[in-house]
Amino acid sequence: MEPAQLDGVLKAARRVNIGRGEYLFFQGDPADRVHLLLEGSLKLTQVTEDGKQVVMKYISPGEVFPVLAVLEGVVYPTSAEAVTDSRLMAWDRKTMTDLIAHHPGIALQVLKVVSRHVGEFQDRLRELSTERVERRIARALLRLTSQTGRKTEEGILIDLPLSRQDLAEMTGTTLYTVSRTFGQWERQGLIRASREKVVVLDPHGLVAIAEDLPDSR
Amino acid sequence: MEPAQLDGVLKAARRVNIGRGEYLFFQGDPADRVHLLLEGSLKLTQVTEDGKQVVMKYISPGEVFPVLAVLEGVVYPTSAEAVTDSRLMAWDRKTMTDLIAHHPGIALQVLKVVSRHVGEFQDRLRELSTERVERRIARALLRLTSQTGRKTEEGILIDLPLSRQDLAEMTGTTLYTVSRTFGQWERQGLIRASREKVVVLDPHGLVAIAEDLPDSR
DNA sequence: CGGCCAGTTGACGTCTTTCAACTTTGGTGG
DNA sequence: CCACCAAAGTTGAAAGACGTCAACTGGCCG
Repeated sequence: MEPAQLDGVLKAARRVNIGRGEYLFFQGDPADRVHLLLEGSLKLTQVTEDGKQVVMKYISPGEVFPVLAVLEGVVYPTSAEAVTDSRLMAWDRKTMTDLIAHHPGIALQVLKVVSRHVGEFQDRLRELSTERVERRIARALLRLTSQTGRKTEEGILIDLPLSRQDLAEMTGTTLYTVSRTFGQWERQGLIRASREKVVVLDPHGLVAIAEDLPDSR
Repeated sequence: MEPAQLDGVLKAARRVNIGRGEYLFFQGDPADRVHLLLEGSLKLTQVTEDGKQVVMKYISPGEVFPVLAVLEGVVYPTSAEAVTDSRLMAWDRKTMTDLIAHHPGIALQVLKVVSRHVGEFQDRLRELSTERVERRIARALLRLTSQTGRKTEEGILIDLPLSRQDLAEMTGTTLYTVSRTFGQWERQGLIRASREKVVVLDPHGLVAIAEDLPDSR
């Protein structure tokens, strides 16, 4: 895409800032905007009829979501909550569909993004179907370290406020089980966890749990 | 799209027939073809490292899959097995990308298909995270009846060879639990099950289980 | 008619959830 | 700056859902 066009695209965007704990949109709202996260982090969640929450995805800077909002007549399938103060750009649906109509390359890019999501969902579906809780938690942590991990002298800090409850909602378990698992891992020196904060001390050890390697435990 | 163009698209397709139990492609193969199922039914499965199988999706006539094969350099994330004799059309990747490049409308259609998949996966993820086995099996059966159900004088026949094992791989449980659940439901007159065959006698009763309605049980 | 594959069922174990009581942490306002 | 409060986290005990294993049954196809 030429610079002039790109410029137009950027001009068509609206800037949005939201603070921690605020919602960008709610599950069930008409899906009329696509967003690009510039800075911060968001959590996409679904609520079941009986009130249980499920975390579908964490969004990191650079990600575009939710792609399905380019389609007419759909509603957001999840709510989007800022877990840290965030800056975003937003395009409305018409702008996006026009863009796709004029630039077939964009369509393929969008498809690429969506395909990656499908792949992630399939992975998680397989995990939930076949794996024990401990291993699912290990995988979730590893995913978070690669997405939002920040290296510190002590280990890899997951750079988000992350409660036991959050982890539980990501892995299909309860905050109690996450707490117990963390306790065990701390005793083994794999992680250091405190209030809404997790530092991974031994990523390899977590991988061993996630993959059930024959070693070291 | 004009008839002449449509004709061209159809001509570009290859016809494929495969018999029950045969595989159209395997997990890990380079993903270079997109298919449209004309007749029959397919099962998309993933195998975990330790050999457990997970059913990702059943394909019914009219469905296009797997859409991600329009992207370059990817592999099929699942294997595709014919559960009944099937007829298909197949396009190779280049043909599809050319099509998308010339007809932006197609891109949106494709996106629509993928979005529906994402929605389904999210639903299943939520179910696996929050619901008990019995309810998941009920939901899976209901999905199958609406997809491949055939009305008979007795009830709604799921028009596929469907073993307890298949259901277990769809719902993240074991064939034993499915067998026990079926036994209970048969005693309640909700279904009639025999070897690889299921007839739903009382869909409403299954919905009551799936949604946990306060009534009737 | 024999073997094979799908299905059934009981016994048992264990992973997880649930509930309740309690402790810790961090932010806020006096 | 400190005390207090709400939210987050911990932990024990008990129950329950489900998986695992093994033995057995029954229908079908060759």
